[in-house]
Amino acid sequence: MKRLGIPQYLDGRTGDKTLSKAVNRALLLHLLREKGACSRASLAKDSGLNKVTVSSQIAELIELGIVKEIGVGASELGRKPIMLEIAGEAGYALGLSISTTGLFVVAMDAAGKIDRSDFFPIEVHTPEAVIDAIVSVTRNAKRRYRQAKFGLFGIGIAVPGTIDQGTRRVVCSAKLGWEDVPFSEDLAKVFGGILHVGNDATLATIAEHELNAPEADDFVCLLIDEGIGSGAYINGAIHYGHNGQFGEVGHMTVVHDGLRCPCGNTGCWDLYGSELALRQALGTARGGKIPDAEELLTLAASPPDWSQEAFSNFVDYLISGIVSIMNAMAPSMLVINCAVLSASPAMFEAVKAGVASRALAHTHVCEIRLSSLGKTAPAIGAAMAAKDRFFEGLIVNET
Amino acid sequence: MKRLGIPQYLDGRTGDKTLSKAVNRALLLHLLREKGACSRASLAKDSGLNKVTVSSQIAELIELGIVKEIGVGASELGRKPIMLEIAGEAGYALGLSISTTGLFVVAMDAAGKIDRSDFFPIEVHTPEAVIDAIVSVTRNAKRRYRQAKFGLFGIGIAVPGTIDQGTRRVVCSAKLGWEDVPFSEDLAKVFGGILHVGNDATLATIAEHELNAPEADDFVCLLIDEGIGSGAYINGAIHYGHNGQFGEVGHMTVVHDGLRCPCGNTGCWDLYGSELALRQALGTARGGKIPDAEELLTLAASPPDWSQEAFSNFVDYLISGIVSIMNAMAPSMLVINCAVLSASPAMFEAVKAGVASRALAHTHVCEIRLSSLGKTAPAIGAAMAAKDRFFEGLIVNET
DNA sequence: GGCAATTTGTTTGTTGACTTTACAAACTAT
DNA sequence: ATAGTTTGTAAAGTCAACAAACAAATTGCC
Repeated sequence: MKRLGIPQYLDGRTGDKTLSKAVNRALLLHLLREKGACSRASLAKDSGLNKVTVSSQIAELIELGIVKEIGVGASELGRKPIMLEIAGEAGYALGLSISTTGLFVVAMDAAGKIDRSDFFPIEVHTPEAVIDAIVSVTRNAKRRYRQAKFGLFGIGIAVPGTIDQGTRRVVCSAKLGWEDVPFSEDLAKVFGGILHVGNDATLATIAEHELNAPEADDFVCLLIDEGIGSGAYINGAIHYGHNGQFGEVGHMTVVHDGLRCPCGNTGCWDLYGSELALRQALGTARGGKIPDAEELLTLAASPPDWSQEAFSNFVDYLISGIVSIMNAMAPSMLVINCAVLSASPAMFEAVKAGVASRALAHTHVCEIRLSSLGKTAPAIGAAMAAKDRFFEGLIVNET
Repeated sequence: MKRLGIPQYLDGRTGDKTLSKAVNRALLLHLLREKGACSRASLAKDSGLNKVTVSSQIAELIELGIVKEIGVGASELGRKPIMLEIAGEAGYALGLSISTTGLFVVAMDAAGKIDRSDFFPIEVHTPEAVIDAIVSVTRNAKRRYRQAKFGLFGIGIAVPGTIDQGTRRVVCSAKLGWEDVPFSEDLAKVFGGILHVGNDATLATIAEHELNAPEADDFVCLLIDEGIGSGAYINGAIHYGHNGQFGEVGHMTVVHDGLRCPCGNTGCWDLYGSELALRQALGTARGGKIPDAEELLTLAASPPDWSQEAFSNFVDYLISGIVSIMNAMAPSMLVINCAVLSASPAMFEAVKAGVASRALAHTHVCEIRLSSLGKTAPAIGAAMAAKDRFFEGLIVNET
């Protein structure tokens, strides 16, 4: 297993006793979360810490209620170990993802197990309507989990737009038609716990990273639906960028002097490689109705003759953009969350082959995978982000 | 001043006493390097450490020879402080930058002051010839600085290509025509100190960051000469990328179905926005000789009519690529090292204006500057990188 | 000049988290 | 039953940071 670096949330501290303790606690919680059930002895071996240190830290974590003993385990020889585990039932996080059609909601326990997963349609997506829906969902969850030690300890919200992590306002969401919405301020009034608001692609990246390659230090995730967004782990940490605006790869120029984009630029990737662009191209190709998201997948699965060119162009533009990202950022793994590619293995293979032939040589070490999470990725990532914050709190605040 | 995060080279350690000490030493050396002369008391105030802790650490650093007392300073009231400073003369680093025409060499003392700066022309640039030249330069420097406590403690080498930071081999340099050269292995035989080999754009980025905006956490530097390379500080740390191949922005696709690039891709930015591309375009425009690097600058400074279109296209392609980088990476500052733009303030202004009008809204907070270092940036950055490694050694090894 | 106030830097002793050493408990194999 | 092994705890030791007290040096005011 990859050795944990000293986490960023411990930055800006001096080297005193509390730092030692926090670093070691972070290390132990990391191992417990990654490995699942394990004993004090194996934690000591894997962490490099002394047995005694592990025992005393674990005693405190059990006292806190976040770790529990789950009985004795097996052993080849000698005394049987007392197995430990994160106490999932200690508390719960909610992950929400806002789209134009509704709210994806995921409830996750402290151990990362998904407890439930829902979709709530909403008619209008004004900030008020969305906040109302979120408040109602939150209230229900708070009630449902009130018996847990930490109850509903946090909410993560995935927004298709840019969020200033300082003020936590939604700076802009073209998809929802929002501009400078003091989203979390309103929510903080009704929910006192952890509130993490983030870009949907960034949060989806957290989920894909956790499930696909938690050990990959340089990891990029592409979210291709109406537009194209991305997120990245860099040097082992999720990256928000200046003002939380990292990852608007949909507005990279891929066609010089190309179509005019509402963003102000011309020839943006969004206008050629997104599902929206593809649907429009398909509509033009058959000289009729633009297919909706559902029909799109049917067409992708077995493309009729008239659609071949549109699909093939789509693949071409995807390759262009992906090659740009690979060459510029040199990730060790790239995960693509795209319903069309998931529906058509042939198209995904074409993308992989195209990228392999056109990207710089190092590509042979950059694996490209399809997401297995689909539309729920941002909500799952949002819950994970809230959960991560919760554990940070256990490390930073509880000495 | 920005508070130092816990440095990455301390990752992978457990929280014991040595970590505390290392963190505090890193903090103190950081302050001493950034602030210049200062007293124990002011270090205590700025670091948040106890006076006693500062005094004992400083005593060890003075014992090591890397810090010195430089006499008493001024004070408004009370006892006058004993001023401290990094002992520059304690040791020296050499920074070298390999180009097709020769070797830029910079000698830098431990405090970061440039002691000398030279250029050694070389006729051929085979690995053997270059290594010979480097060995000779190194030998001289070693002799020159032999009286210093740490002598010539390190060398940094900037290579126009990709370097695997694990094996430290030059994976590929298109410009030099090198492939898989075990460069540092050969050098390590004749020089036992710190040997840092890196990509030229990455190392130039270190120099530009240090001198332009050391406090910028998200910083991108573009190096535009024969090709286009880049480097970036992300989350406050220079980023090498998987296999050290981050930053090949010259091979982002900016023209769909564009010119075929030797790299395997088509429509690469390199083929449209580099100085080489510009010189070729100028040659075509006047239907005659391709201008050399020197003439290029004369033309840029006062462009004749026949050259206008070529220059204007060049600016256009630069804008395209820069907008892509800004939107994808969201840096808070971008420095451009490009002789043509330095020669023509008007063109630079046109680039800035174009980017401002085409990049996403957050751009108003991303300042764009021209490099003040020019061709020596990679060599200076190489020396800085070696020097940084030296200080890391003082922190990690000397308990 | 003498004394209070202030700032710098050191001396002395305390604290706390980790480590080492020793040991008890529990288990397997012979 | 006994030896050997592994797990986990208890007691004692270590070390770097911290806190309090103090010495040294300087300014300002009477």
